[in-house]
Amino acid sequence: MYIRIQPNSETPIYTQLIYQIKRGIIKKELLPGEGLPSVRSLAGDIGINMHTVNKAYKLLVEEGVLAQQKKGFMVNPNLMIEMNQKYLHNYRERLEELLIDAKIFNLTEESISKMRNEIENTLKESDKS
Amino acid sequence: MYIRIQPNSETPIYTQLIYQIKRGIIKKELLPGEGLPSVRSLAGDIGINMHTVNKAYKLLVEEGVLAQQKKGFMVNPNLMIEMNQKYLHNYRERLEELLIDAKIFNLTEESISKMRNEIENTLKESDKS
Amino acid sequence: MYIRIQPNSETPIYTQLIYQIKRGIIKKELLPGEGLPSVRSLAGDIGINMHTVNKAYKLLVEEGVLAQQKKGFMVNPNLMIEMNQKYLHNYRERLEELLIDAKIFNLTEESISKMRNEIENTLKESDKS
Amino acid sequence: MYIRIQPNSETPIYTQLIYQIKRGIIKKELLPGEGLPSVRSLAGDIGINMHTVNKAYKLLVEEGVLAQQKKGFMVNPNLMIEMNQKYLHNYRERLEELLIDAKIFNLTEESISKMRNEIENTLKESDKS
DNA sequence: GTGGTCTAGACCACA
DNA sequence: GTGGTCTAGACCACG
Repeated sequence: MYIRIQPNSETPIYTQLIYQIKRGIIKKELLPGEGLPSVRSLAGDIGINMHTVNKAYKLLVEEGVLAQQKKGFMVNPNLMIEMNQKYLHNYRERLEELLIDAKIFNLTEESISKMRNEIENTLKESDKS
Repeated sequence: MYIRIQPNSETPIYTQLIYQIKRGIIKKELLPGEGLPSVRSLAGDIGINMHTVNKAYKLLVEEGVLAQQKKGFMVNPNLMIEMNQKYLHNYRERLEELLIDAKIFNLTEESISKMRNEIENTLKESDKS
Repeated sequence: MYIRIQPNSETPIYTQLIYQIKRGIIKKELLPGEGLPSVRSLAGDIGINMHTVNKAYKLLVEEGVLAQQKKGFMVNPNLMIEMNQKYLHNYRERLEELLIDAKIFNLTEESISKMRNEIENTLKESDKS
Repeated sequence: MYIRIQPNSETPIYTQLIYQIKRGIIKKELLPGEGLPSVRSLAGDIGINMHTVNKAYKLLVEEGVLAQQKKGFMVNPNLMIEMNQKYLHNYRERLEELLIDAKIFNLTEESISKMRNEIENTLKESDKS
């Protein structure tokens, strides 16, 4: 599983990491129950600080995406997660902002569908992991 | 036009303000070419810092939603705005994150459609502005 | 409100801090809605690192004891907190360990009651805060 | 005597083991003077690391619960143990934390009594050891 | 080996 | 001014 971080992006590194990991899970490059690289090794590999990786992992545990064992983190084996109330509220707000921007900037249904399809193509299971 | 700010929300106040204004434009409570309240008066009315209002206005000008005149700000009279490249990229990222979260948290198409409809209902033109 | 930290204790500093703050709330030295010192100032006052204070505050927010505003932390104004399931389970385990130790070390009911009373005396509202 | 370890619990394995053994003594499944399984065999039986069992045994010796012989460990034949000063201090702190949490989270006397009774029921002597 | 805790210090976002 | 993010590096607990 490849993880690419853009150090100069506006989105915090730990957020980028969170979505890269979720991405890996969706693409089945990371399977339920599978262990993740240790905070230190991953940090070393992608050239960021250990604490940043740790924060991402911890937040994913809080969301229910990862689970923490005595020894390291793993993908939650029971991936039937539900959003909690707070997260759902947040999701709605983000959706609302997208819809507002679409209207203000006259994005057509088609162009949005196109983007959406392009994105979903990148989320498909790859044959070789 | 009513502007409601939640001071203790996680979303920064200037962001909330930006979307409230966009919202007003979509609902035609603010018309193209119409002037906005002065930074100072708006800040006073809704009880927030002057700099915060200023930041929101400036960013809206950057996006092309507002125009800055000699004296004050107005809604861009030519509301055929296109997103610039940077904003479009940002939009795509936000959409991507929503799609990823939907898949990870097993949101159904239905529940998303429902949310979407509810939101769009709040964006309809109101009879009295 | 006085906060005393024992740097060489086995209990982590942030845990000590958490209980000191809860203590302050119980003794009504900290009232619902009241603001807490900034992470940096408190850290400076008691001679520990900012991040340690921050961790304690964050955990207290998670427990529902504190609330976080745009600007700083405050005691949750609606202090009708309930333990969540996980915390309740943890509480039960801690109680179980105490009961087991009491039996193994032949602590009498009286001596426990005595300790308990002594502790509760230190938790009473003080006249001057 | 059954020992059940939850490898993914938050409480360290050696702590769990300590309380399982104390539990066995209270339930008279382990009698004063009785020998304990060897470090190696117990570790093998419950599938944990040898060092972990050893740590638990050593700590129990320190507390006076177990005694170490030439060959192996046994339950202290003189089970009229008293807590040493350090342990008593620790006990008091743990009690204090429980009392503080009970007040902060509005636990009723009843619910605590209920928990307490449930726990004590699990500590009764069983007919067959 | 793993994560947890703590420190010191930097720069940024927000109001 | 506030907290948020990120870094670098140390020592400890656990298994």
